Amino acid sequence: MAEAKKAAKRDWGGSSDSHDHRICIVDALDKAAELCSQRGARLTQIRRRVLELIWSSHRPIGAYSILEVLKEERANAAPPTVYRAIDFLLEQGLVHRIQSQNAFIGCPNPDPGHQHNGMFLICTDCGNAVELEESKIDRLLKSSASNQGFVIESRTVEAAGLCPDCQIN
Amino acid sequence: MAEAKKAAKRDWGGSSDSHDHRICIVDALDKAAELCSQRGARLTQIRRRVLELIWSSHRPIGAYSILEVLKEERANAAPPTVYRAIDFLLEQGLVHRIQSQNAFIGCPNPDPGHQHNGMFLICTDCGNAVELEESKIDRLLKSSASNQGFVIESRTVEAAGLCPDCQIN
DNA sequence: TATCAATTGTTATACTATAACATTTATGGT
DNA sequence: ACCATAAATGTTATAGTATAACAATTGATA
Repeated sequence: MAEAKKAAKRDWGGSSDSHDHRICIVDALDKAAELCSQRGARLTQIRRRVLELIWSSHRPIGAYSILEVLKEERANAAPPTVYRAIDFLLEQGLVHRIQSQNAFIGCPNPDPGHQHNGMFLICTDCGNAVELEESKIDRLLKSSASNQGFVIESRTVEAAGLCPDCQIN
Repeated sequence: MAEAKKAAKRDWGGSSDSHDHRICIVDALDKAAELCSQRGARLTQIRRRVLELIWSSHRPIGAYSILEVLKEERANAAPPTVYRAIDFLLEQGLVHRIQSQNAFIGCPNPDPGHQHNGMFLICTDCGNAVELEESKIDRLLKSSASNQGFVIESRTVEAAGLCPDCQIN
């Protein structure tokens, strides 16, 4: 029954058994293709592949981890190969940088603001991260800054802790 | 009248002419000494000096900038020298790490929670950073996470934008 | 003062990111 | 189709951030 515990895990970050992550990936790639097409931005093979690798899990992934995989497919992949792709994906709002980990994660909702800054809950145990959509926090932060005469242009919110799955175990 | 503009600057982050930053430094060092003494933690010469260098401005400072200065005083200062001191200061809640800059800044209010996580407004122009005290945002973030079953243990909030001084110029 | 733990010294190296210039590939105008 | 141009990628080197591992020293305590 060693599998029972695993199977009992809820589908939080998306790594659990109860969700077919391939669908996440396909959805993300489709959406990305559509957005880039609309914008006249070129989602090249490399960029698309890097996006796919970033979406390969719900855990933030580092540039050099991406590079490791990419190297098996393109002998001449090098750091700039990856970082350029990431820069493009960041510009298009297709991925987010997780500052606290020097890593990257796919944006599940890239359309709306384009270039919105994410807010993340990151599990210290399983590593999964989910993006919060809390305009209230944003507004509060903005007004709070405004009280000091400060105008916010971008922001980073990253919370570390335990996801529901990992609280159980 | 080149000085007029400078003098007109408000005292936002603390780098402006209208505040004697030496007082910030002395206050911070005094408070640190007291806290460490209470806790039985040893604020050694190196640690104290690193804290002083971090407090030398209201801009986050990088480990290697600290090292540069430290080297002039201790020929054998090396990266571990600085990082160990920083680790200690972080543990004691005397400084914060600014994730978006791989840099460090003094905590102006180290007593209360000890190890509280800061929220910062960072000016993209002058580089000054101030710490927000907004328990409302914290509560909102906690409850927002709680809605997803997530328990927050620590968090990072960093907002970039323009401080009042730099909006004028 | 002998002992043990904490701190610092020292060397080496891992990890993250970008600079700079060469080459190739895609695109639009003719 | 062909060329000129810009965009993307290849390639090499290096800058910047952080830690591992072990030795030597210092400080607290019995």
